Amino acid sequence: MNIGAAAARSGLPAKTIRYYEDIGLVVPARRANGYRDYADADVNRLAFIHRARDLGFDIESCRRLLALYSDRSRASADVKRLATEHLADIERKMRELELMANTLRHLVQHCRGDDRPDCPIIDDLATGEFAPAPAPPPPPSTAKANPR
Amino acid sequence: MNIGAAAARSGLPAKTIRYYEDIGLVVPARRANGYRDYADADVNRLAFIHRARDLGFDIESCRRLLALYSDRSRASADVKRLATEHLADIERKMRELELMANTLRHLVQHCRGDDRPDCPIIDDLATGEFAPAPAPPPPPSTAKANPR
DNA sequence: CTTGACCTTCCGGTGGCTGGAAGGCTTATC
DNA sequence: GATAAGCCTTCCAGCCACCGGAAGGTCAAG
Repeated sequence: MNIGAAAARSGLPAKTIRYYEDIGLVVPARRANGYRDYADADVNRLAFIHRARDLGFDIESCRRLLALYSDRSRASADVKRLATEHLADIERKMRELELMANTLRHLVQHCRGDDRPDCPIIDDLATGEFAPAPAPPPPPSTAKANPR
Repeated sequence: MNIGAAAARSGLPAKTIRYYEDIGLVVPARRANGYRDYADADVNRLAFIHRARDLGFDIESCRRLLALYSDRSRASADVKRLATEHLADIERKMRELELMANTLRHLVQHCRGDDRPDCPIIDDLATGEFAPAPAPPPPPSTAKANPR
């Protein structure tokens, strides 16, 4: 099967499949004319990688997973360890993103977003500490405070 | 101030500071001997970028934020828009990671992780659909089932 | 005068592709 | 047989945000 067909079946772009050959992940046979010739097993490996990548595994982990995939005497413990470590990585990244998101939400909430320059977001970036929009001063005795 | 001092004050590695000059983010003066000479304002800009990067802004956004930082007639709405878009990006990434994490947790939970090859994680990667570990068959009439 | 701590530029590599150029092969149509 | 379209090939370059290291210049102290 030509690379185009392998691409269609695995869901990967042909470019990516060539790259995977370059780095030795899936190396197909070659025909007399130099064209790559993918067997069904190759396409299975490609689709396997595709799904592993979609789950966020990096190429090195894909390589290990592939090795386990074709090792009929594997211990599922090895697979589980890979997956568990990767899960921990993802959870760490999520916590990092959550910290960023919390700070950003906080800053965005306090920025008036009008045509004036005062901006707690810029202030925070400039000073390293959150500088809130000045709280509207306690209204004078009249109830009609802060007309803006 | 030499680049080493600017690095210490901004918290950025000298290498990174040189890179920021390369891409035109913070371009210091030069002394007669060719050494970079950072003014306080430069260091402020570097620290500003440092914090923006820590919040996950990419370099292009940092460039825009820096422009707004030094634009005294900026509209805070422009800053807020940048931050809001970035926040949305982060939240999108978090959702992606959460999907991965959910799948991985599910798979990991169902993998026995012993020395045998049966593994729902590998099965899922191979077939694209979750293949749970076969539920332990209903125990035979004796109560002493599954001694392992 | 030498040592060591700075500083300079330049080149190459990271991960995981993606785009494009320049050219060969195959198949269909005129 | 010519030609065009649509495959395929290799190779080179670029993306992002740096980091490491080599080769060499500069400066202050002992």
